[in-house]
Amino acid sequence: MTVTSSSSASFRTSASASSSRGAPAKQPELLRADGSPVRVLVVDDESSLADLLSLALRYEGWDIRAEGDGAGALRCARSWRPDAVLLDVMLPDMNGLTVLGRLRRELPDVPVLFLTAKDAVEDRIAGLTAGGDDYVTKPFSLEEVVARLRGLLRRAGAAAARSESRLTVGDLVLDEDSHEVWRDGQEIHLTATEFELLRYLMRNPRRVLSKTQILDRVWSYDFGGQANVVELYISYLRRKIDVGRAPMIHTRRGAGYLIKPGE
Amino acid sequence: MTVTSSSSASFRTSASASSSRGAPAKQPELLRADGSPVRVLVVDDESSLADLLSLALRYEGWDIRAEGDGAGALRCARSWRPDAVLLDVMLPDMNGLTVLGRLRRELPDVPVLFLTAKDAVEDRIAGLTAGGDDYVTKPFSLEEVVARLRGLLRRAGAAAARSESRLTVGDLVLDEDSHEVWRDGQEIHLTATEFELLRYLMRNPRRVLSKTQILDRVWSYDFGGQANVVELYISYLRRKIDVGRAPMIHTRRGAGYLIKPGE
DNA sequence: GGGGATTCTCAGGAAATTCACAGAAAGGCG
DNA sequence: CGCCTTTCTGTGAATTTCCTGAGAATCCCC
Repeated sequence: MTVTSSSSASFRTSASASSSRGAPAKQPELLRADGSPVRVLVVDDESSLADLLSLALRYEGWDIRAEGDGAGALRCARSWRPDAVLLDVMLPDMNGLTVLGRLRRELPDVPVLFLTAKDAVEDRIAGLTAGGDDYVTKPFSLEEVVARLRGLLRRAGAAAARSESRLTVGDLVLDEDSHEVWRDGQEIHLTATEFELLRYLMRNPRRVLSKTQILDRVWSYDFGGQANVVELYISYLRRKIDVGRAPMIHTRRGAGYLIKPGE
Repeated sequence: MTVTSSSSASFRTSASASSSRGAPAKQPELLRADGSPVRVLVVDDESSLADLLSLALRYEGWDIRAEGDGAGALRCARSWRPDAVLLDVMLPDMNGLTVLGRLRRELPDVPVLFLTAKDAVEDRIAGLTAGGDDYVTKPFSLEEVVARLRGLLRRAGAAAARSESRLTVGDLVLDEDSHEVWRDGQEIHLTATEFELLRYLMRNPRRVLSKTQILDRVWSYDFGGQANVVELYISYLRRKIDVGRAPMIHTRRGAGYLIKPGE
């Protein structure tokens, strides 16, 4: 089976993914219909950011290409046919919107995740994202970008993959689409940061994650603060999800934290 | 089974490793897909450290090359294509991050283990661990470096190698991902040092390890204390894992300690 | 522009961990 | 069997690591 060129690819999730990089164990991996890894095109002229993104996305088990300008992006889109595009709206050679327009002509059904500066005109972006695209404002956290991209790919892919937006650890359930969280059936309200932290933990159940890893992943790349915000937010999370019940968030002194089903 | 993304090698574990070097007996060895030993590039300008590391890693049965600067590292990466890189972030000729960036361009899927000074953690570089990479702060213990490197190689390698995060000796089980330890199914809490000591013992079952060896391996290289900390920690371990049951940790008077299944 | 929610710093205190010291116990040898 | 050596372990103190309350700064929504 081959992926037909211009029409949308369909993806499937595979728990027994044989794909290379250490995507979080046991989490189903997004694949193209032919079993090859999903292709994501990263377009950003800041090479350090592009590197960071490529690194993180590649680690998800995806096939990544990076381009630094609109012309290159279009060329790559034409020849390589990515399944999703990560597009910085500020490019040196042409307006992000122009790039988008041409991309659309080339890849009508491929979802786009925009990277935009915080103060950018949000209404215009909002209009752009009407068609199933999405956007993330700089500075972002890797967790956020990865999650959005996964969401886009999931929604663009086969319906069969749709049910996979939930993470479950014991009686703790997290829905990545609705951002809802339940413990033992009871809904729990989390702030944005708490949610991302919990998602990261839940995507790596039974694995010790160091405070640095957490900081790198959950906080935005330009965060310059104290490492003990992690402790603080772990503390917040515990109050909300571990109160009374058998605790699921555990401290490994000198190593980090991990989440696992209580008992 | 081949790894899909661009150029990464795939590893397999082999219990019947015929490799010559004195890798720990009976523990499956990480090998490349073609059966040759895993290649690790060590980049550090402090030659004493580089020597120490090279020695220890070679002892794991790996193929090691050392470079003292970024330029050499890049040259070696290009020609020798290592499976992992051990990179000091403080290099004489160029910033560690610059080296990283270029390395990444050369070897997009090869994991990197960073060596960083303790106090440099504060002004951490965002994304240092973003792509599945890891880091170790100086002064480190060899046990720690080896363990992390193994972890990286494991996660970067084939899925088949993924389940190998557990060490087993008799009814004693140690999980390197979750840092959990069980004896006869019952969970045992260990401190960080106890955990490393036990891991070292369990990676060398039925082999006598001298106190000096243990000190060199489990304690950081600048440890200046008394040698009897080893006795002390052996004592701690016994209290936790050998209490009541048939003892697994044995003293060889005048020689050292060894672990083996009870009875 | 006001008020509540959220993020984050700071710092005190609690708790766990590491380690030195020293006496007790055990092993080995003449 | 006695002595010397090596190992074991109790005690306690120094240190490290973690937790959490209080409050400042910021954001966001109405």
